[in-house]
Amino acid sequence: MRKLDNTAVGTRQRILEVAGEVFAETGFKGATVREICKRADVNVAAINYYFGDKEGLYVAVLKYWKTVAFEKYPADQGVDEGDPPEKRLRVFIQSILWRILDAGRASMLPKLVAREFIEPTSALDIWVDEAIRPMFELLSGIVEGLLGKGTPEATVRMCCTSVVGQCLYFVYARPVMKRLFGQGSFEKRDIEIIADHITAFSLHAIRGLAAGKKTGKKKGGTR
Amino acid sequence: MRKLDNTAVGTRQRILEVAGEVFAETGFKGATVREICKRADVNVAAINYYFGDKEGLYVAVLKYWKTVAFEKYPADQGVDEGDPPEKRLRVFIQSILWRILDAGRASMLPKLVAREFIEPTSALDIWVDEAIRPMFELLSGIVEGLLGKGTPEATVRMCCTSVVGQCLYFVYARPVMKRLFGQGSFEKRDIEIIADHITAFSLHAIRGLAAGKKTGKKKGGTR
DNA sequence: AATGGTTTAAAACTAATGTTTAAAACATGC
DNA sequence: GCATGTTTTAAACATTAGTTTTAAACCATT
Repeated sequence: MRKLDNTAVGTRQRILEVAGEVFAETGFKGATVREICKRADVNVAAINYYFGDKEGLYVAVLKYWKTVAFEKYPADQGVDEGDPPEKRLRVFIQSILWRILDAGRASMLPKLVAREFIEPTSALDIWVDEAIRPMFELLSGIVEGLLGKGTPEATVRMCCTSVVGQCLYFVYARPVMKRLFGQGSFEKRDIEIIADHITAFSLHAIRGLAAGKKTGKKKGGTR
Repeated sequence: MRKLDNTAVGTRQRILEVAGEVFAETGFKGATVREICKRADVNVAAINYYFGDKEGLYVAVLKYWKTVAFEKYPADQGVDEGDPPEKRLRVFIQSILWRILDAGRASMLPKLVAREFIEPTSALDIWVDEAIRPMFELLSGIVEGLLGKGTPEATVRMCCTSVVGQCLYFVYARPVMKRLFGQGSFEKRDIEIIADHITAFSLHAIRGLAAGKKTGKKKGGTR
């Protein structure tokens, strides 16, 4: 069996690096400590030695990759309070898409989090508090800026879910898109096109809702 | 151990009924045949007897519940080709939300499919061909009717993903919403409000994009 | 170089899970 | 009512996976 340069990076971290991929590919139950250890080229006992048990490893993995991802893409990146909400929305959408579609070192993280969405563990609470809630409040501010001050909170919230929903669709729908359109991965250029679209789509929508409200219309469309 | 009325409904179907829930809750790997059999109140050997093996049961479960769901909510329900696209869009969105958020007998199906999105099996191919593609083509027609005939296919496709993304957000984001807003389930009335919002949001967006295109503007917002 | 704490290694252990077996129970047609 | 095919049952089997154990290897400190 091929021996990687084990001295270059510690055993503990090597496990964290590969465990993220394995958990993302096959889920917590599906992942085996033997597979993880084989890929990390360490002894099977290493996981219990460093993390107590498999579950301890799992939470360590999520913590580890969250740190990595947020160092690369800070939540407030490039956002200037003074910028007009239109630009801030564009930056917000762009940064979400980057995090989701970037095929870098942390490319398995969205999949890990998506699994948490479906089958939550204690890790989701942390993720919501430290990652999602701040993002949501940032977006709420932007959307409120577009809708106008006195807008009901429910309306703001709905618009936020509309924006985020459009973005997240590209995480879990990738296998579907591959089967539907033949496109399963996204280049840098693709991501910009998508960001442009979602921004334009959402801006028209939000402005339309704001205008409809001012003129006293109750609903934007049919019924 | 309590004995349900086993004669009322056949062993095979009783397994299909409960297996859907178990697979949805814990995934294919996480689900154990013993747990399924216990809930169905049948012998452990029944699964191998009727479905060959665990995997055979899994594909049978997806096929079974797909049939059930599509009998309850046909893809073309209430859609009239002659209706204006605004109304058709509203009906389309409503029907997707019903399927996703309905807490009826097939309420575990969205979760099952969401798991397929993350970790596809052969069942996803079938699901895409028989459920998603027809829906997508239906939606494409509606969106094209709103955008105008000569609209590039890429634009139509993007708008479709925007609409669907908003809807599907309510499937997998439910645990997040529970933690974020305290709301984890949706009543009939909630679903209508959501459908109203997504319809209004999307109509403003699509009309805005159509208008922007006519007047020669290239992008809807910033940059 | 000896010592003491830390890390790694191979093997064994235990519990669980999917599957098979073989017999019993049941149902059906003649 | 018996014979035949089908279904159900309990037990056993084989494999796998998480964990533990025990000893060896390693490494810094004195």
